[in-house]
Amino acid sequence: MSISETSLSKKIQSPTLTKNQKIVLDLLENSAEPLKAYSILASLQKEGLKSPLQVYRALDKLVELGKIHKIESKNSFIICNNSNCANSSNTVFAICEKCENVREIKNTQLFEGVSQLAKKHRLNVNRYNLEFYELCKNCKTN
Amino acid sequence: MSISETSLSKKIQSPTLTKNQKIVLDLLENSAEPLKAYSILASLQKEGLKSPLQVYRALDKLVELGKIHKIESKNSFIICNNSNCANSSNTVFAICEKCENVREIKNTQLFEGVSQLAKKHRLNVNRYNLEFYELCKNCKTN
DNA sequence: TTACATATGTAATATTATAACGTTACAAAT
DNA sequence: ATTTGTAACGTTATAATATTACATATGTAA
Repeated sequence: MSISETSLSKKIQSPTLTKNQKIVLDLLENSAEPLKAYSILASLQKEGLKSPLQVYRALDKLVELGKIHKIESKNSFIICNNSNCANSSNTVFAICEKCENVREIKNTQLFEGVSQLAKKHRLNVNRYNLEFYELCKNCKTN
Repeated sequence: MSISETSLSKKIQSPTLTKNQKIVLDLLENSAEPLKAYSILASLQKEGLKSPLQVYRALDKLVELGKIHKIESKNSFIICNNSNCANSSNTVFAICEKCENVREIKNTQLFEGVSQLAKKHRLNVNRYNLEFYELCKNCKTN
């Protein structure tokens, strides 16, 4: 029996997503970049979404489940490409200062490093969000 | 001649603040907590501020000068209590998940630690913003 | 003095997010 | 099978945050 089938894993198993949650998640999954709430609304009007609130509710839930993240400094949302997030909900992003490109960094060692730094400085941290500002590859060469 | 009088230091010397910039900075200096743009506007109406734009312009400038910071996840602004910011513009905050209290953490070693972690992972970072979420002292005991 | 960058004031508007209300769907408890 | 609790739904209205546009003024340097 694999760990994923134990009762332990049940707690962290995702509940079935509702229709609105599914279509929002699906859109983000197929987007190369973070999307904003109202752009999601516009894109999903043919799918039946009619009001901002429908979008925000789905987004809130997906964030809560760790399936997506909010990029606070950009008021936008990005699919989580890090299987760890369901557990830790720590986030690390690299944001290009020129083109605003965002990529999530998934590196357990880096995650651990930040947590340990916090501990070392006697901070009792539940979770953290770290935004690195850089010049991305593309912008560097051009 | 001290370093602060050299021409080198001129670059990082603050320009004289304008009236609007001064009154906004002054308000933030005397506030125990982060303030939002429209609350600043309300507070400073007797001082002559009439439109959001006047506030946002002052805030933008003060952020640029490193005198204040924006807490992105709260759309609010806080005085910088860290003399390093004028140089590095890296920021570390501890935010209480319960009462939303925010404190800026000024600790050169911690700053360095994060920078080195970035380097170690081959990230070429211009600056960063780190938000630690915690339960603050008050909320912990109550 | 001209030229330039920076800041100002004001009005209008765009963008992001939530409040308030009643309803529906479904699972668990009685 | 009913009741109860919870979570999500839909809809309208509105709150809160931020920017555009345009005309004018001010400080500073060449």
